[in-house]
Amino acid sequence: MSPSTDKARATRNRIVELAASEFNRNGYAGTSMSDIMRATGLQKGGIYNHFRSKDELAIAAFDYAVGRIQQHYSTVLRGKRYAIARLYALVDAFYDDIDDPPIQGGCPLLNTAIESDDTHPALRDRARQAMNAWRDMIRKIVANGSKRGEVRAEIDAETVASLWISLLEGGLMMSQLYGDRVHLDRAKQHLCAYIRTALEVPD
Amino acid sequence: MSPSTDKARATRNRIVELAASEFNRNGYAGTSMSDIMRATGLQKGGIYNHFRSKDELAIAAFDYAVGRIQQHYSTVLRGKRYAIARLYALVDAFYDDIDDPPIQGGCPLLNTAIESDDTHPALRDRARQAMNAWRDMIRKIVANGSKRGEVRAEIDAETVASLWISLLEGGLMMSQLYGDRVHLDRAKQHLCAYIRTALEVPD
DNA sequence: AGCAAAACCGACCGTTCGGTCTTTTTTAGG
DNA sequence: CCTAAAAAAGACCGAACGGTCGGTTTTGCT
Repeated sequence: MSPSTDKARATRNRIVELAASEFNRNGYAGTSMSDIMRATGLQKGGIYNHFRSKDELAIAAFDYAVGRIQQHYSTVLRGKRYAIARLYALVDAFYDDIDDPPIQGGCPLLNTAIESDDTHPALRDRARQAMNAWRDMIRKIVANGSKRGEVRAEIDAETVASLWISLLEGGLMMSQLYGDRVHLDRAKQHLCAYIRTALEVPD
Repeated sequence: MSPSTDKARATRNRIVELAASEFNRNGYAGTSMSDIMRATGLQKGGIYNHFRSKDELAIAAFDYAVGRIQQHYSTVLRGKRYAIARLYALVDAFYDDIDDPPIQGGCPLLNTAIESDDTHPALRDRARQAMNAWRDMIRKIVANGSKRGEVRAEIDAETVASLWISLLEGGLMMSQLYGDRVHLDRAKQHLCAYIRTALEVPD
């Protein structure tokens, strides 16, 4: 299903971007092809020329959303070498995404993890992969920091990654439910205190 | 839509229970009335005799699920008077629900919060109410503990409630995504350590 | 300019959706 | 046992679903 012309590629990308937004807002089951037709301004044929099925489009849209996020985080980390600084940058970036999200409708990983875990194996596997990448990112920062003496040696990087993601995603869920960033803010403050008191080596 | 006979009431309850399970597994948009017909063994007329619409059934099912959970927690707390003991009991209860959940498909609050926040105002409002009740529960335990000198005076009960729910729901999401309780276990251990080192008054 | 290929349109398909309504069955009370 | 009311059945409805396909427009290349 790879497009031939540049214009076609642009159209395909546009479909994926807009579909990602629709799927992220309304969920996979909650988004119809008609919704995507309306969002893109294309007719059925225009969309199905680029994708074999709603499923294929949904997966492409999820991959796009994850790519955007990963790119966003890699930008945030650029130039920051010290583990503690990198961790602070990550938690700040996640918090700031409430106002200016890479993709609307909340975190695609959270949304997809919740919706797909019992219903859509293909999407669930993608969500697992994306979550693995996120965990690895944190794990490596902590592990490297530990190796370089910036993070306490007894800290388990895997555990930090688990807690990190759990707390932020949970806080985001609460903040989205209430339309009030205070919950995510508390998660952020707790994480910052955790970095300061549990991870960072005392001077 | 209140039933007239005892048998009708039993049938209605059966529909609500089974529908709650379906909705919790597949989401609101992902569950069709046909799914509920199959689950209950009833035909259209048998279901629509008790509920005016899919929406009304979904709300009844959510209320039922929330009721089950609240009842479960109130049982867990029965007899425990000291704030710290109550908190430990709550975190244990949440963790144990992975193996033996009050309702299948994960936490209805989490699932409903994620799916409904952009799409279904009525369900979202119910989710907010239920979340308020849960927050109140933790907040009151901490506040009372603070008043009685069992919890440090400088602790903000609201913040504890936020962190508590964020961490546990986030950990549950991770554990469900991977089918591995280790993530929720880490959340639990962190919460326990938090209770011990930050909440409990040192002796 | 002309032409083939690709992009896009939109009518159409069978199916399933949520929901209605008439009919049949079951139930409870006298 | 009879009857009236409630419960359940299931045929039926229009709309929307995901998806197909022949026709039309646009594109890139020579």
